[in-house]
Amino acid sequence: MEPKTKRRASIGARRSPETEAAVKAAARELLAEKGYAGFSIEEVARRAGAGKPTIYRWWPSKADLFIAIYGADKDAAIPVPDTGSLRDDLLLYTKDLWRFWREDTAGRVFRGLIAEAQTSEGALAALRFKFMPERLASPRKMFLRAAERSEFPADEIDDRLELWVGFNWLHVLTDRLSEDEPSLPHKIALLCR
Amino acid sequence: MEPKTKRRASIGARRSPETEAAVKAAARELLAEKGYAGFSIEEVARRAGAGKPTIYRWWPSKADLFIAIYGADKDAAIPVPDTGSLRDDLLLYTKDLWRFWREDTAGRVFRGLIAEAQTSEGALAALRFKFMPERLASPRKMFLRAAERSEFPADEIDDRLELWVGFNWLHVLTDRLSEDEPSLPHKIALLCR
DNA sequence: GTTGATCTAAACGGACCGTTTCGTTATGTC
DNA sequence: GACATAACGAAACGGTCCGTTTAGATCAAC
Repeated sequence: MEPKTKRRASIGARRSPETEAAVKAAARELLAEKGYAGFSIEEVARRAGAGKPTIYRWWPSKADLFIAIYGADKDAAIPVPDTGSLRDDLLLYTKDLWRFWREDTAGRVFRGLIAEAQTSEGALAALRFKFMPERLASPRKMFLRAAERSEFPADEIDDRLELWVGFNWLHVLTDRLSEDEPSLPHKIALLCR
Repeated sequence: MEPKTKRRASIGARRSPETEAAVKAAARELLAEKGYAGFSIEEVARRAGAGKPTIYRWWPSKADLFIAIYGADKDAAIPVPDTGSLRDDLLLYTKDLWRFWREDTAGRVFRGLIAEAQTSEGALAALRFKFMPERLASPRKMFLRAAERSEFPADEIDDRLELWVGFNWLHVLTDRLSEDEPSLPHKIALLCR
């Protein structure tokens, strides 16, 4: 089950990139295999062949580790379309997002982060003030452009964005991310009135 | 800290209402005090002066206990308005709902249930197929009546309802339920176009 | 009376938590 | 070249909670 890398000794008074990579990889793998339920720092350490203190040194909370492995992949994996219509942009982007959540470990990471935020103040703060603003920057562009095209008033940008976000959260948290969710186009259309 | 009821012996071959009440009360109390983070079956049993096996007998999972203590209070606490306008109905209902989530233990219970659903298949199923349909019956009436008044086509009822639900989830999960959330009327209005 | 389901208490093995201690290893500085 | 510094993994700490099992006591129904 575990490739059990040979021991990585310290490389001196600096952080070991190998260890960092091994921990992130083990965390991803573990999440992919067992989901958030079977996720523990203990097990991550075992698989990574790392010491728990090492993990706690660099990722003081589970939320930090989650955020780290969610990574910048999302922006890379999901292009922000610009078709000239918010409706079409949103449909494309949302389908890509759902695919990303389905196929990558990302969906599980994200669900875990939200769950964690319900039990930990620190995780909630990280979610609200770090993770969300960063991750919403991309999709926000679509709404911004639509407002510039006068599809709706500029002061509605963030309200519409949040409605779209809530809609996505609802689906990911209830594990309804199927490819051909029939209501998707309708709901998207509603957000573009 | 614990009133420590005197031991409740078995009352024979039927479920003890006293025990049931004591467990629910202890669970509410514990959630109110410590939130979902500090919630454990162990502690509930301690406070209720009940045996853990008794709790596991009647509430096989945490989710079951959550659902039981969320109870029918919501329908009692939150009237479904009928002003003749979806916009006004939704605004009133949403404000009441947020107040309910803020003031009662309910908000914490709900957040706990959603978090639990991310780690447990059973909890997710309970949330999707039992809790949500039951709890959404009331607010759905507002959308239904609006469609009957031809405020929008009848086939949009559930899509609009879900957008509203997602919006509420987003706020409760990020702990943004303040009385005077300025964006609330705007977002509600958007849902009524 | 007997049967049977319920109750609490107590203890079980197991999993994690987050921390501390320890000996090792390499870096950067003097 | 010597040395403080900092990161590394292993092991163990005390603690909490899980879900289950065993046991003895209670009471209702038959």
